[in-house]
Amino acid sequence: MPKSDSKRITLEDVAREARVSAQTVSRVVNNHPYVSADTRRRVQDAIRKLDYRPNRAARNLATQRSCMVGIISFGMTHYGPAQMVNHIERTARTQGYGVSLSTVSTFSFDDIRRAMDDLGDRSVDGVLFISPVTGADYDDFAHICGGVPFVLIDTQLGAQMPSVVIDQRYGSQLATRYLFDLGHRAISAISGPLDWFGAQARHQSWLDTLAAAGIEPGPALEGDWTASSGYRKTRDLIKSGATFTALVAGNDQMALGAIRALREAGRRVPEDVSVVGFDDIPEAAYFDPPLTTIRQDFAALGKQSVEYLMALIAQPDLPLHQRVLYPVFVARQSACKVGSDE
Amino acid sequence: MPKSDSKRITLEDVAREARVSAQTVSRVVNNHPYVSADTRRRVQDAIRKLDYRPNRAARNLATQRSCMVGIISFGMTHYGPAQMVNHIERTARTQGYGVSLSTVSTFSFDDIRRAMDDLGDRSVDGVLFISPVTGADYDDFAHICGGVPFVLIDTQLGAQMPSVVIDQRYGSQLATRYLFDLGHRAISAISGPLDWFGAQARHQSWLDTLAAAGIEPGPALEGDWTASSGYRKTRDLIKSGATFTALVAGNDQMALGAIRALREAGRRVPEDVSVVGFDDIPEAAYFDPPLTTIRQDFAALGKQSVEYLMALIAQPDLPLHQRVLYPVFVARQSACKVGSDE
DNA sequence: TTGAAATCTGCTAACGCTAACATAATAACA
DNA sequence: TGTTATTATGTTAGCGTTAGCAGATTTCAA
Repeated sequence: MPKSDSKRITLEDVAREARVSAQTVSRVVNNHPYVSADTRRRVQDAIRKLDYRPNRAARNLATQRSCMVGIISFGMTHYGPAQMVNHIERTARTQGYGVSLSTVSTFSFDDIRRAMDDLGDRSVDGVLFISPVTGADYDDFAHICGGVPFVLIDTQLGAQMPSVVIDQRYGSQLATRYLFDLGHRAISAISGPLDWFGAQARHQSWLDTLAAAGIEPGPALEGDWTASSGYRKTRDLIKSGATFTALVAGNDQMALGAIRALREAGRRVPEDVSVVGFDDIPEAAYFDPPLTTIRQDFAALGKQSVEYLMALIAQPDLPLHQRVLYPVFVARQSACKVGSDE
Repeated sequence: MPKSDSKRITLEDVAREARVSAQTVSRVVNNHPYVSADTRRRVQDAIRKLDYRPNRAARNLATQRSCMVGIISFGMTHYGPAQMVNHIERTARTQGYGVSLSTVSTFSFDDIRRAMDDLGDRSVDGVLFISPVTGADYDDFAHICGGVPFVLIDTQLGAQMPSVVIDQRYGSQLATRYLFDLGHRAISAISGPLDWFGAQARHQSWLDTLAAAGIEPGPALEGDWTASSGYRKTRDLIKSGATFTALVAGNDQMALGAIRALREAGRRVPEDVSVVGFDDIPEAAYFDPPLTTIRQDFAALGKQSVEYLMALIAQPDLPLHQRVLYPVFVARQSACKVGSDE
């Protein structure tokens, strides 16, 4: 079998085959009214017969739109971004939009600009940023997007940006207060990388919640979201002589690493140390012990950001705002009353 | 600040500003030789001044290429696909290619065809399938791709397809033989969904390896890759009265679920039951006990498939072949000698 | 019957870019 | 000094599609 048909079939070819004008074929392809049933059928037959497929580039050029949204994301090694990309793609698809992906590996604005250029300026109708950059405001984004509507995901709460965020402060409050209510007063933390807004917000809220409760925050260290870092940092914490009866991990993976480090140091979880994570990854319920955590609805985050972006594309003058989603507390067995020995 | 500049800047605008022809601007943009240093600088200044960005659609139309590769994948809820998409994007980017994503949720060929249509025929220069479909041969794929080169990832070993695969049979052999060598003779399995080639291959090889060793395979059940299914199926296995001293799980997540189910049934891991997983996800080393598993190099899989696809794009008549990668065995603590009680 | 509205189809001109050729200026060689 | 390469720029003609207008035909009401 030949692997390429050498000649691409165009509207013109179909038109000749169906004995109509190219314009009429275009009408059929685009479901315009004002095409007689008979003609429509003839054209459709010709399309099928010749295996015609419209040329996107030509259509994009003529219509000035691409029906593509771009995603600029921090890789997909992390659970959250991968989940979001997944749901964004699905949602966009149902709205007739395709998805073009570009990942960045640093937080530098230059890198993001490069990603945007790679995305092919003007080749996307809108852009979604899954990129918790620091030190950039609306105008910065607007400039690199060059007039293309954009929505930021999981960025600074309260920022004057078109964005969809999860209220991380609230989530962290939930976690910390839960531990407090269980009687814990020596609460340490392994945060995510603090140049991520999410990590930063969770950490700050942890500090604030403790302050509000009138207790000193325990020693805290910064991880990088991986189980490995959770393990290493917790070991460091223990080695440094820190005493704590509860630990808030920046995400579930780090919580897993932390639990292992605690075990190795002879501390039982949750009897000696209670551990709380963030995200509620599908595996969290099967950790040992099943992890108490703060669930983030990444699916909703992805879905809503696409919907918002679509609205912005359809109506660029829409007033910008921030949509806020709230995480929910999931109690399992990795945290218990301080001093419990059941 | 205005959010859109209403008028898009074209080559013509830049040409006027720099007092050269549009063609010369095009030459500068595309780094053609034969542009004097002086002119080049003048054009670049004009580009910067006007914040000109080339129109992809127009370029695609004129050059007949898009510098985009499509990925058709089974979502990214699973670790493997997400990893691959990640590395594919990175590799493609370094070669000057962008990535367009389309996911499918069923194995039906129609669904894949739809995904391909969504990808925008002719709007990608090549396609990567992360889609272990059953019952489709080269011609089927060639047809829906309509002359666009494609590479299949993680498909049937030995199939006459342009593809990059991991030798799952070998990996499964490694796992099973390891358990056998530890003295296990009652070995059960929780496989992945058997309509996935990978799962099927691992499962079949498990059967074959046991047969070769002259022992009966223990009872086996089919999961869906999730920890939850690993848990449920293992519980079913136990409830059904199956006795086994070792369990091969289709991936690490299911191994995690299995371990939890075993614990709840009062069986220790690995003293009573040894467990082996597949993939070596980053968390596996921090499971309790750290998981013995078969590492899949998804990064290499992604990278190689892109490289192969690029070669195919550059030279469509390249003889088709299958690249095979081999998994490696990673010994940790979830499996030990049968009857050990240390 | 007559005009007006509705329905159907075709023509022409973009959309913004690049390939290919044509031209002009400069350098290189015998 | 002419002949040929080399470098630098402009001109023309598409790439395959859709928008917008212009006819042509049919339907409907007065």
